[in-house]
Amino acid sequence: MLQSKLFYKTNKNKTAGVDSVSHDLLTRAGYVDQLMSGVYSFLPLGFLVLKKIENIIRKNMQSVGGQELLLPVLQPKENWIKTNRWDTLDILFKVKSSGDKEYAMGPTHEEIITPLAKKMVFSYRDLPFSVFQIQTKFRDELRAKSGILRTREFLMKDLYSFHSTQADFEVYYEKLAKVYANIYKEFGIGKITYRTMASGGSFSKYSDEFQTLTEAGEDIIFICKKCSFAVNKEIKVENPACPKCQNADFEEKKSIEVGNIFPLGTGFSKPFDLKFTDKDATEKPVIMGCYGIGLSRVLGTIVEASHDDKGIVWPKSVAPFLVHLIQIEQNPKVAKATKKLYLDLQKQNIEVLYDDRQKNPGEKFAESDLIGIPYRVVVSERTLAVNSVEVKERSKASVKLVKIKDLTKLF
RNA sequence: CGGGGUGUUGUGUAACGGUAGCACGAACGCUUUGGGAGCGUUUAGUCCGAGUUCGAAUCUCGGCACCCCGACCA
Repeated sequence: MLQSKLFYKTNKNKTAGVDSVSHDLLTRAGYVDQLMSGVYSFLPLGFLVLKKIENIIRKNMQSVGGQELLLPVLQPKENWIKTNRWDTLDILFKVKSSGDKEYAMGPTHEEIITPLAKKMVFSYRDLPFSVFQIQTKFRDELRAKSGILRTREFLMKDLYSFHSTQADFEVYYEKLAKVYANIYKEFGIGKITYRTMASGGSFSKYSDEFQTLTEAGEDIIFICKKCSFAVNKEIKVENPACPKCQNADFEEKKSIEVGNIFPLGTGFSKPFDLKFTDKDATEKPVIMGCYGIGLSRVLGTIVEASHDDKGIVWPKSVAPFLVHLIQIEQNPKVAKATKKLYLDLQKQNIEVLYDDRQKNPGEKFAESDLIGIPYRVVVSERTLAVNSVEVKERSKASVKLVKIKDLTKLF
């Protein structure tokens, strides 16, 4: 990508009146644009990151048999009446058609996937299975906050699993928990993300949240100093001792929820009468689970966890580009060499943003730091004199000269 | 939803009730080219509506928007 053509603008002034780092940096670096409170546009840079996050999640969901599909955002009121959530779920967006018909804007999709499963599931032979989607969700939050960390419209992966027995469900649930841990590891936030015992809301007694430690978070979790088991504050209130090892010595941390998995039991299969005929010829309700990850929130969380005073420091796995190629001088020799390098890198499928603009070096470097691409490769007369380019990793302070022919071995 | 705060060119900010100014950005020209460079010219603003006043960005009332705290939170 030529930076001169990229649809973005950076801003060196701090964003006024916001106190979350990710909101400030993502806005100033040209990743997102706020349309209104709790609603954001993802600009090309931000969208590239979102796609990286999406692909990591997709790959991991497929690894546990999840089949991808796409369910409607616009949903019939009757389904929500059936589960008693039309009037009780305060975050539910309701819209009216030009007639008088009312719809829900999907905040989640149990009300859709369960009746859909009813058309596919008749026998124990049809179970188990799991399906997932990556889609924009709508939740009428009373108070949006912290940039893209808590919004009214956000991208979410939701997977639903269906089982004939509780035992089968439990095995799958644990498998998902492991896959979730792997996903956060791939995002580069594995070490600060804790599987956390939490309340199950309206579905179940307990659920498991995945909480990433950050000051920008709105949750408080307690981590057992003995066994590292983590519980949400709401659980701690009821159980002063660690549910796992009974130790009562905890570390209290602020965190943000980047995923949540729930045992649904028969909470949705019963209202929608989703049942199957078992081996013994009796009809039984299907056991369900659901598993969510907010992609846009993850994006913000990674920035919260990985930045410095100059800007964002993307982990390689989710960076919009791997290499930020910067041409210092405008003379034909340097321009030609840089352009050649740009094309060569692309040929080798290395994602590169090429700063081909006529700007001062200082401005280019400052902007590069703000955008946060993992490798900065600088080409100038000075480096070309020794057939080299200068390479600096965004996460490191040191720079090194690398022969042009050896460059791709670095990545 | 309860409470608090703030709305001034694209962005960040200043202006006692009395000429709306500064920096960045953008545009043009010249210079500059290893950390947001220099000089000159130009561009563009008081959230909306009422009221008080000789006079309102400034005071009052209403509305709208955004931010923060709390509550809520698949």
